[in-house]
Amino acid sequence: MASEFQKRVWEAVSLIPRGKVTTYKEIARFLNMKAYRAVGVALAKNPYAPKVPCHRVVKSNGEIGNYSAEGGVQKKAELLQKEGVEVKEGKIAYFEKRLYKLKE
DNA sequence: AGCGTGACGAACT
DNA sequence: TAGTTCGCCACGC
Repeated sequence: MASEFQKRVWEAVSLIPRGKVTTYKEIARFLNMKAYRAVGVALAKNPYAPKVPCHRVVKSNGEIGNYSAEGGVQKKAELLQKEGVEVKEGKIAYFEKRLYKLKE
């Protein structure tokens, strides 16, 4: 059974529109926490891999980060590009432009 | 109750 | 500018 914290993380991720991305820190901030590390762990244990657009969650420096679902980071980059997000060398092109700011 | 881990972040060198 | 170190919170053992 997933904890409430995990659920909230997945819910926040589900709010990310197609063609946009967000960061682990933004999610943590959205939840009013600084547990960006825990957010990563939450997604890592995410049983709803294809159900939640976890591939839209990237690092604050613009790098894609990681992906535990099938295909790993390679698949993640592919999915992002398919949604219109340019991925160059494992990093998001025009990262700030693609960044989706979560709002309370 | 304590220790180590992890899809991270910011500071420091 | 790039590489390294420390800090961070939730979770499992």
